[in-house]
Amino acid sequence: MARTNTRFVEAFNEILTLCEETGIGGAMPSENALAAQFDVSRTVVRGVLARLFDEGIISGTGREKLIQRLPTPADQMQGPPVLLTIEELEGKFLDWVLRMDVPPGTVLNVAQLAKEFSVATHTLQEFFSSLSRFSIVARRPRGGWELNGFTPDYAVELSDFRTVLELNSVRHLVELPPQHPIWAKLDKLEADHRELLQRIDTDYHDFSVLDEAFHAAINGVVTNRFVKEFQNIISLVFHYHFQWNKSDERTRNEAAIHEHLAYLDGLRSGDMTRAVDAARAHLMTSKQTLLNSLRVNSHTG
Amino acid sequence: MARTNTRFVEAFNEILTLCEETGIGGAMPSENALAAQFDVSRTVVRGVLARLFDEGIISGTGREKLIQRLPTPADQMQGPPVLLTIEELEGKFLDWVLRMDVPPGTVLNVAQLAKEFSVATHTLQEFFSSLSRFSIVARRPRGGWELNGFTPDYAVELSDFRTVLELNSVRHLVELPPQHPIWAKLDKLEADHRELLQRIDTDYHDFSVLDEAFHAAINGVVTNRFVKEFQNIISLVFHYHFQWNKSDERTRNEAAIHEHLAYLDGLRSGDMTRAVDAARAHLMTSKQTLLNSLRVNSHTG
DNA sequence: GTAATGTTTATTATAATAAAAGACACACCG
DNA sequence: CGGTGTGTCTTTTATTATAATAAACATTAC
Repeated sequence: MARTNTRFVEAFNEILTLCEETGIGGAMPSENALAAQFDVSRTVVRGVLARLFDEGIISGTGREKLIQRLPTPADQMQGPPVLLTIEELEGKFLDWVLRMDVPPGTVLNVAQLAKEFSVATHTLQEFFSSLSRFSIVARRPRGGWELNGFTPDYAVELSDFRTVLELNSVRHLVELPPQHPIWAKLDKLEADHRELLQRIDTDYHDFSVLDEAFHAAINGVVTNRFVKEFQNIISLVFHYHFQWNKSDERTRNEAAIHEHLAYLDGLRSGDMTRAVDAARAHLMTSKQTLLNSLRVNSHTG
Repeated sequence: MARTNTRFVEAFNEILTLCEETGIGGAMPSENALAAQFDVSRTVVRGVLARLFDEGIISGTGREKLIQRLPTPADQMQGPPVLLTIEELEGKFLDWVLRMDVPPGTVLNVAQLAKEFSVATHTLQEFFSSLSRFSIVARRPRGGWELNGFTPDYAVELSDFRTVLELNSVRHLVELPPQHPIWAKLDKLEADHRELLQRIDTDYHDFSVLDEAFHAAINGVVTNRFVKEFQNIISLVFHYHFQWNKSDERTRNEAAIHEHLAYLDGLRSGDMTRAVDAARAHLMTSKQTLLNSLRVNSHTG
């Protein structure tokens, strides 16, 4: 029970290596020096030293700690299995929902999912709590969680919200001065798009990465933490959905490239109305694609 | 240890009342009936019945459970102190931050705060995790939480984001047909504003409520869960800040009423440009007020 | 007097656990 | 025998107790 001793085990093994390098008869550095070197607290260092003494690897307690024998591989400690952190969980969870095609309304079993994802139940709880801000999951009346899931309603609202944010970015972008780095970035993106168009027959799958880079570039001109936070969740959802909607992928992607090129022309025209219209057109298509992808995977038909 | 038996205690006391109403010699309903009536599981009901039997209030076990004696006030059970739920925490936390003037960068002590707010530490953790999506708090490298707080940067970005969302609402609103209920709502709001203007000298404090209703009405025309979620956090932050910025309150509020009236005129003019400009003007003032309120309370001067 | 070690305290992350919900199977009664 | 009720057991959650860690403070050695 209580927290894992991963830090202790890692520090122990590292200090074991240090003992080996120093050699028999060598003196151990001070506790403070060790703590600083391995980025752990002195408490951990003292724990390691105590164990080294017990194992007969170092002698003396206090200031004079000399190495008595070289450590053997058997002295290495085996740590507990490393759990994922909450940050690493996001992709895994969305992937699970889409890959397993978990229907909206499903009750999420925290204990079981925690095992499946190899995280602490506690981590999963926190993660759900933060996801509940985006209505992807919801708390059930007396404990537990439920997947709200990606209903068509959800897709429409997410796309609409994305459109609001991206049109705002576009309005900012158009007014940027010619020396702003965004213009060079857009030129590079156009080249990449045209290049992919050349080899679209075989490499249409590469579009997904380009799409993300394209939208990230446009939205990158707005430096706002709320926009960025949402951008994260939006690109996550779109990314995973596209990964699972294989129908018409080639045609879809080729069409999207052409839309992106028109979008780029619009941005560079300096004409606000033209830019916004091109953006709106592309975002509308994206919304339709997301909706279609839901329909393909849907349970109700 | 383990979860509180609040539900058991409440069910017990309610069923005690039922015993009293039924009277000596009366028969208890079935376990299922009791569970349904008091909205608890059969497990709880069985626990209650067992205790009633132990106390000698009912006789027999199984199908025939008769009331033996009337319960006395001493039979009532005393439940554990009720903890707040995560939903009730939001306001309390923001209130604490602003009232105590907690500076950005403060390390938040989960154990201590949990006591202060009378919630489980676990609940506070989840709450922080969900707040971290809005960058109000951040996870520290090796456990623990830190208040990012309401720096001027934060205020600027929050206000800008609010502006993006509200201008989007305005663009929708202007295009709504005359029979849409929003127009009646706006008429009512105008009347309320004019009425408050009459008694502004004494009741300037009432503006805060009106302000929230005003913006809620405008943003209410967009039915989007993401917009709504953000609206919540935005109005929370603005609400608490205004509550603590007492300087010039009367003048500020009177000026804001006039801006609201101009905003209303803009909305009803049917002229998109005029409506958007009026909205933008008011939102800009709001942003300045929020920034000033930060400056007044700031530590650095 | 400085740098090291020894001691104590505070705080977090996790495992253990009581409460609650719910599933299953059998018993009773018309 | 069908339906209602109870006994038993399993599953799952919310909370607490606790080991691991960090960090502050006190003491000793050179």
